[in-house]
Amino acid sequence: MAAPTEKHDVFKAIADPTRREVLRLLAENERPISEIADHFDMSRTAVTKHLQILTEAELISGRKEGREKIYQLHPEPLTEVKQWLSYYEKFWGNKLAMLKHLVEDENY
Amino acid sequence: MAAPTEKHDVFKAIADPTRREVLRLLAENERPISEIADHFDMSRTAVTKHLQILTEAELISGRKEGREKIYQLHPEPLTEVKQWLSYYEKFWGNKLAMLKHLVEDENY
DNA sequence: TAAACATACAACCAAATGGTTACATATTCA
DNA sequence: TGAATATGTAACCATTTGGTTGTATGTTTA
Repeated sequence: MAAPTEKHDVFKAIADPTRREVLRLLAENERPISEIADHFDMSRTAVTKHLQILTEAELISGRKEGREKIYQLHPEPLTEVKQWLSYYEKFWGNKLAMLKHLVEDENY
Repeated sequence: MAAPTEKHDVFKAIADPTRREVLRLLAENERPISEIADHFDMSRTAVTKHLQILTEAELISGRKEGREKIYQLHPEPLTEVKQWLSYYEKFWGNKLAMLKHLVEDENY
């Protein structure tokens, strides 16, 4: 079988600048939706949709607390991006990465 | 003034799996369009559009050679992604990154 | 309990995305 | 030169994306 087709992959999730800004905000602090929305020049509904996409990519999660919904960061899925990037590091003169590839990659 | 709004930023460019696969192919070798297109189950025209987007992100460039157009990889713009990612490395237990942030980041 | 607050959700919309087919043009080769 | 090859490009299409407004629901708080 093929890979278990992720509903929203992390590459798509981080493609949008608004969503990257949300991640930055949540890296500082967990926050309720309204506080996140205050940082943007768009409706709370629009922000909520971005939060859903980030949630599907498992980059954030929200818990209900009273009438608020508090979102927090889960940076782990970003390792997928990091791994993908590491393949290209050998091309741009990062000596540590080159060494890593020298050791690990037969074809290098 | 704001930043000089890039026509196609690198995050959008790498968001699509087809385009990531193109980058991988060109990491192995420079190739003409038709050879790239052969790797995909879609029309040459569709592949050409992906090549345009990657070109606008300056991740690849093409030169005309006879009747062929040869594309090659330019991985440099990926450093922008790498830099963006590095901010989150302090969260996932990479000791080198943590050290880096300890040294560089006052608020850490 | 009534008002204010925080969120949820449905319905709608314009533009972007990712693909197609058809046809035109430039280059090479027999 | 004529056919085959490689690419360019226009026109079109369905779906996704990123946003909106309006209304409903649950939770504090005065």
